[in-house]
Amino acid sequence: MASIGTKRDAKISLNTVERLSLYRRALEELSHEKIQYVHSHRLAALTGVTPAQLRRDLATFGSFGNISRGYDVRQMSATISRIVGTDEVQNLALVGVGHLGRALLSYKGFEERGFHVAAAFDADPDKAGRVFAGRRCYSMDDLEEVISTLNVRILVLASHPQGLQDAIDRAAAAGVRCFLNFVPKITSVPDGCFIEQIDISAKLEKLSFLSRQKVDQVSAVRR
Amino acid sequence: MASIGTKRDAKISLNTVERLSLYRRALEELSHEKIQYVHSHRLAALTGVTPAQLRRDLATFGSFGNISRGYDVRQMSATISRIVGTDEVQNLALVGVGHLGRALLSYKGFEERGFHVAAAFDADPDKAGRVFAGRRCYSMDDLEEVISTLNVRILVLASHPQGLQDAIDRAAAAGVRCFLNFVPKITSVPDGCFIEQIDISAKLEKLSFLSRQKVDQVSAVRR
DNA sequence: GTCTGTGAAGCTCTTCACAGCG
DNA sequence: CGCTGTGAAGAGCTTCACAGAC
Repeated sequence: MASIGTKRDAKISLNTVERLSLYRRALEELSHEKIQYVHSHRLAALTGVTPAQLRRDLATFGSFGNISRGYDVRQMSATISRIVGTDEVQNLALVGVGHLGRALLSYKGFEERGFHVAAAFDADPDKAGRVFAGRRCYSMDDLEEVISTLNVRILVLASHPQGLQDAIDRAAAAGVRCFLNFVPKITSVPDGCFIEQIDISAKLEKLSFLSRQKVDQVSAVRR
Repeated sequence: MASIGTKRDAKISLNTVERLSLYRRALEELSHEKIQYVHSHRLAALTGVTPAQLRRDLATFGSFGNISRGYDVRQMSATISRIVGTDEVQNLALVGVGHLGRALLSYKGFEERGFHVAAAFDADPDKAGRVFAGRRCYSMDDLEEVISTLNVRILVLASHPQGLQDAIDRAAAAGVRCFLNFVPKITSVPDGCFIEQIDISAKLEKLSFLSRQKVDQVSAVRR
């Protein structure tokens, strides 16, 4: 019991990993309210999952709870950091310094969660060399070199669709394995790499669909 | 065969609905390339799903395909619009005209997909009355009235965490049932309402987790 | 032969329900 | 009593594999 890592033989569900982020957000809010311990019931209600699911998720990684006090808020938050690998700061780089890219450069949430936006790139020669929100914008020509020098682990994509796949391929060749893509364009990544899509229109379409359905015609409505 | 709507008794999986957006994005790219028909194999490869899954998803809504020519690209795209309800333009409103809010106001993808950002709100009195990216910014005091007047169906949340829940509750009372939330804050919506979260940090944490795992320790890696 | 649409099987995820602890 | 952690059951999702169409 009280193990820290994963159980040796268990596969980990990505659904579980996604919920860990949700739990941690709630834990941080509880921590700000100076709450030290929380039961599965309360944390589940805050995050919109069932208590059983919360306990099952945590059980994937061992025992977290103290039976009658519940879970230690700060300790569980720290454990989630270790599990997802954000207990040490990771360098990000951004491709595309348009409206969205600049908004991302101004976003303070990255640092709070252990991510540092270390560099930005843009294909527009007029932007290269300028500074946006305190970050130097590099030419795309410098992509490989800057990635290596700064040890960039994750590339955030917010450029025009043109050249997107090329940026991915070059970054992957330079050692980047993870991509966070805001650009609504079909892409592919090499084996061993991961790409997460943030597709605003897709989310809106999902909402549009949901708003037209009777509740009992839809399965798996979360939250 | 060739039915347009859903099969009367079938429940629809939200996973399927999310993939419909993916399929449509690929169909639009094929359409731009003047391709008229596509087989499940090719469309599946473009979107990173299995051909069986694609056919199963489509089968939820009836028959789409012509056996040896495959699927009619433009017709299938139009059918997906009807299914998700974006065949008619829907009005959105935005709460929060900070960096992210302004980036969203400049984003052209909404109109292409049948959404119109009809109004913006901000709690900052200095912003109320000003115009951002061609849209008038209203005071939060006008929330209910503007929502009713413009028949806003979906509210996009990009404000500060303070006042977020209040904005949701007031909008819901004024008839908004769908929310797209960019703000990293625990929220809740009344019964019958839906909220979709866009949590950039959660996506990064997922990538961070994935990059540290051996492939065989993770289940359900999509794409 | 190749294609779609689909019953059936296999797999994963969620929920139930309770043993064991405090 | 109420709590966590977990085996077992249930529900849902994906894949297989093939009938029927071309």
